[in-house]
Amino acid sequence: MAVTAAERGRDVRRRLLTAAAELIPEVGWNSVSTRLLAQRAGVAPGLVHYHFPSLAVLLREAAVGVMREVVLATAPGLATAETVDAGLDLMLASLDAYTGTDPTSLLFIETYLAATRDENLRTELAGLVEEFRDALRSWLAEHGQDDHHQVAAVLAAAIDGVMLHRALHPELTSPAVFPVLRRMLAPGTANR
Amino acid sequence: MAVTAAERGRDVRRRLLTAAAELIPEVGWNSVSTRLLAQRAGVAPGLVHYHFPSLAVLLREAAVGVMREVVLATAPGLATAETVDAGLDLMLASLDAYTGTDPTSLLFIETYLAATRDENLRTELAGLVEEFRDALRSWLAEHGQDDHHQVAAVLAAAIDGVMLHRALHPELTSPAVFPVLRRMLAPGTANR
DNA sequence: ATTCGCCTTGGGCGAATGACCAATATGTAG
DNA sequence: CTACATATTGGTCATTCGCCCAAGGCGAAT
Repeated sequence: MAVTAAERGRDVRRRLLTAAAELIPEVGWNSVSTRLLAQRAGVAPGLVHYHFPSLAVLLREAAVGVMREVVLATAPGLATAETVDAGLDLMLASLDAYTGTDPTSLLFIETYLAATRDENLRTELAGLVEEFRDALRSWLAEHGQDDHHQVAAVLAAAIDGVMLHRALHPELTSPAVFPVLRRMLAPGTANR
Repeated sequence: MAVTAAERGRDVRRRLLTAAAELIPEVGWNSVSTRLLAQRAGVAPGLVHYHFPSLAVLLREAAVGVMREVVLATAPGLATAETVDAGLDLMLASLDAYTGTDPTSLLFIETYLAATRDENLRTELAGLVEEFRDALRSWLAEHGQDDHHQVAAVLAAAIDGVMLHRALHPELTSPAVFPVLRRMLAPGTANR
C-alpha cells in the first residue's frame, strides 16, 4: 500500500476531469453540476471544491485538455503526408470519426459556445486554434501553397463548420467534402 | 380603445418572443428563465406559461424565427448577382456584420448547440440549413457550377465555421476569406 | 506514540429554477 | 344587466444549484 494521500488526491482530481469530459457532451456544459460530477467520478460532492477553485475552472481544464489531445493527434500525420491529397484525405478521414453527435463533436461545440461567455476559455481556445492552423500552414507550405496563411485559417474554419453541419445533415461526409475543399488548395502533384 | 383582449394577448406573445431573442445571446440559452423573460418583456411572470406550453417551445420559436429572417434576407441578393464573384462578395459582406460576438452570431451558435439536445429544434434547424443550401445551389447553377450540390453544402458549412472561428480570431474577415473560398467555385467570368 | 499535513466526508446555506394555480380584471355576447 | 371567455396577476411548490465548512481519516515524519 504505497499509495500516499497525495497520490490518491491526484487520482481523484484526474477522475473528476475525466467525468467532466464525459458529462459535458452528455448533459451540456451548463448542466454539469458539482453533485453530478462527483457521482460520476465516484467521490464525495465536497471534493470538487477542494481540488478546484470553482466549477468553471474544472470544466475549462477538462474541455481544453481533451481538445488539445484531439488536435495534437492529427498534426504528426499531416507533417508526414507525401502529397496534398494524402494530407487532406487524412484530415477528412479523421474528421469522419466525428459525426456531429458523438461525444467528441459535442464537446467541441459546447466548448466553442462556452468560450463566448468565458474570457479565459476564449483565450485558451484561440491558442488551440492557432496551434491547429500552424500545423496546417507548415503542411501547406511544404507542398508549395503560396497563401498558406489564409488557406490554413479558412480550412480550419471550414472543418469546424462541417462538423457543426454534420450534426444536422449526416450525409456531409468526406467523399462529399473532399473534391470541394481540394480546390481551395494548390494543384499539387495529382488530382484524385 | 378598440384594443381587444385578444389583440393585447397577441402583443404580449410577440413581446415575449422578442425578449427571448434578445436574452438568448445575452445570457445564454440555458440561463433564460421565465422570470428574466417576463421582466424584459415587461409582463408578469405567469404569462410565459399562459402563452406557451413550456419555456423550451418559446425559445425554439424565437430563435428559429430570427434565424429564418437572417437567412431569407440573404437569398434574394444572391439570386440577382450578376457574377459568381459578385455573389460571393455579397455573402461575405453580409457575413462581416456578424463578428462572432454580436447578438446575431451568438444566437446562431446558441441555437446550433441547443439543437443537439432538442430533437424538434434539430429538425427545424436542418430545414433552415436546407433552405440556405437551396439558395446557394440555384445561384451556383446559374453560373455554370457543375457540382453545385456538394459545393453549396460545403460553402454553407464553411460560412458557419468562419462565423464560429471569428469569435476567437476577429481578423478572419471577408478580404482574407474571399480568395480562398473563391477557388472552391467555378471559374466564372473574372478573377477579382 | 504523537504530531503534522493532506485528503475526505456529508450536511447546510441562501438563491434561483420551471411549472402551476386560485383569484382578478377586462372586454364580448346574449 | 347578466353570463362568459380570455388575459393577467402575484404568489407557492418542490427541486436544484454553487459554494462552504466543521469534523474525521490516515499515512509520513519525528
